Amino acid sequence: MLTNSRLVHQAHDHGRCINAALTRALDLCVERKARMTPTREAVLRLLWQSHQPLGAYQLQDQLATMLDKPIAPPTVYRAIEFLLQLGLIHRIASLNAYIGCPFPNSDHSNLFMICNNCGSAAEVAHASINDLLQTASDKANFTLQSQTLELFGLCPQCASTENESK
Amino acid sequence: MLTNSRLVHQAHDHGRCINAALTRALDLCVERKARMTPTREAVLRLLWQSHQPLGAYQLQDQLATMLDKPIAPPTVYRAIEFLLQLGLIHRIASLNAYIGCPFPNSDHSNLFMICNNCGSAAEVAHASINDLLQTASDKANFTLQSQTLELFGLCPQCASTENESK
DNA sequence: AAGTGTTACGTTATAATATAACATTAAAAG
DNA sequence: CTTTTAATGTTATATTATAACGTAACACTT
Ligand SMILES: [Zn+2]
Ligand SMILES: [Zn+2]
Ligand SMILES: [Zn+2]
Ligand SMILES: [Zn+2]
Repeated sequence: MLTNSRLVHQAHDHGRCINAALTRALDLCVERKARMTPTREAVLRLLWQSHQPLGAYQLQDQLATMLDKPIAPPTVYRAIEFLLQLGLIHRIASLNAYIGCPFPNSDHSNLFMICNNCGSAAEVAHASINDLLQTASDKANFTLQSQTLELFGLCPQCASTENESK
Repeated sequence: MLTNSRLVHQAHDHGRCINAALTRALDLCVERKARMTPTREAVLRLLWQSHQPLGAYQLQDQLATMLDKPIAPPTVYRAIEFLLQLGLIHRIASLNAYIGCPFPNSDHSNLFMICNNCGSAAEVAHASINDLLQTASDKANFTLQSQTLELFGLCPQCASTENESK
């Protein structure tokens, strides 16, 4: 079970997360002969500002501030599209929001654990869950191609805070 | 593993599906002292017209035709909201669409198998997947509250058609 | 360096999904 | 019957996402 859950839910040197993500991104661009332009890098940075998914229009606002010029929606969505294609970010369907992928090299039938309180989202690659989903699909004669798995609840931090306040 | 997968993906007496759904809905309304108004019933019927999820604005169009008068979005969303509350329908987050629930009495941490070709969506209650998700959550100290599980691929029918055409 | 094709970006408009706010009507309760 | 509550109608608007078309930057050939 590969996960960034501990990093997401605990204090940590987040600068490292960002740097690691950018390095991986640049490497991947070289490998795929894709171009990491300033806008794309800015969006990726913004999505790595925290471990909470951001909506496209939040990105738009922050991007406009960051680049100090007005940014139109297509600019944001183009960068998102590019980063999604490369597998550097994910879309969280139930939130209409986007988040950086902590392990863009894995095979990516991952799930997210999303905190209803603080909004943080941890990504989890869980082989046996995937196996089970595959088995269930096989049994139903369903040809599995992709999946959206989003768990909602309370992250460790928020859960313990809730308990205190009782 | 409780599922309507066979019904969804095969020819069947769909009138039965509709009638059964309506009966269950009326029963549930009595039980919960909720009111099944004409608009709500119409929306539920529309969502049971097929085993494919419908968007809110598709519902709006069809509802307007069905009731032969203009229908505004809030009317549709109110009916959706009501039916969601009662657990009679589900929202498919990755499609922004809604579908009737074939077993509104189960405990409802279900998953969907959605055909990328024909759009049909089968609902599956799979205890061992839920157990595994619960275990994974526990391990991560994540307090699981709800989940969105949407599998995409090819339904049995569409998969075999694809094979033929090769 | 100049030409050429490709990729990314800018700009405007609009589509698609969803909700807020307030007025009106219908139903249930007393 | 009247009071209260629940449901619906109506208008406007918020939020998310894309279409269409023009321009600029880049990269490759000659
Ligand atoms: Zn971090
Ligand atoms: Zn939290
Ligand atoms: Zn049916
Ligand atoms: Zn199909």
